[in-house]
Amino acid sequence: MNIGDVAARSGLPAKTIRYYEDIGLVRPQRDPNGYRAFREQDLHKLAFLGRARGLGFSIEDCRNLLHLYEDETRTSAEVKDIAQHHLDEIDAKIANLREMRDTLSDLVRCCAGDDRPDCPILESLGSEPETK
Amino acid sequence: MNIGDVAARSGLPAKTIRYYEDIGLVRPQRDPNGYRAFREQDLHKLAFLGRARGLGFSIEDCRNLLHLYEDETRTSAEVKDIAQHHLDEIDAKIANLREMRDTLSDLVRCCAGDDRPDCPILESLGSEPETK
DNA sequence: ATAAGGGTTCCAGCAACTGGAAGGTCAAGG
DNA sequence: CCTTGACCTTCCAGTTGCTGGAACCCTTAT
Repeated sequence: MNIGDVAARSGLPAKTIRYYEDIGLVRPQRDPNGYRAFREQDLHKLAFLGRARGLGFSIEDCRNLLHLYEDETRTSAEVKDIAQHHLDEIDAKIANLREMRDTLSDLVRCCAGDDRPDCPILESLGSEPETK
Repeated sequence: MNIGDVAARSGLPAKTIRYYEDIGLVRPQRDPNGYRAFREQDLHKLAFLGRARGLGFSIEDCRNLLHLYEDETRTSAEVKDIAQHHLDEIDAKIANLREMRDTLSDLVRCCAGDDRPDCPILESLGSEPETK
């Protein structure tokens, strides 16, 4: 399989696949002409990576998850640990974004959005946050 | 005011303030010795930027908001437009993260987290998503 | 004289790609 | 046989918003 096929079948851009090779996540063989030659196994790895990235895992997490995936002697505790940490981070991010959104949607709601210059959004950004 | 004072009073790291000068968000004057000399006005701008960044606005949005803030002929519609776009993006991010979290928390919940190798998390990452 | 605690510049690096340039390879069509 | 087009290759630069560090200057106190 050439990179284009793998890209189509894994859903990852060819650029990304090359990048993953660069950083050592996959090691496709090479044809005599220099083209990357992917086996089913490589495709499977890339699909794994695509799904892990889709769940928001960092590249380093992905690397570790992949190692565990291929390590028969792993424990599910190791995997769960990584996932739990990531879950905590996601929750933190959501909480953070929600706070932004709440503040911001209040401001947007209060803004007339007409052609006058008065704007509660700018007023709020321009002054100390009194309520906290 | 030197940069340290402004950092303390604005809550922004000195590095960040220098960076903001680099990209043209503030233009402090200079003392004869080469030190940046901030006026109250500059501090005010930086505080504005800090709050806008705190709401998650991109630097470019911040730049535009700052221009509008200082432009007497602005319309609140222009401001609201920027804020509304940003709000939409935040909502999209939250939705995205929530989906990740839902999937991930299911997986974490199903994982024993013991010293056996069987792990639904890895199994899920290793196989086609059947539902959906 | 020197030491501490400011300040300055510039360069590199983070994450995870993405775009683009310059060029090699291959199969099909005229 | 040559060309065209669609592949593939490498390498370099840019993205976002800083952050760390090196090497150096300025000021004040001891």
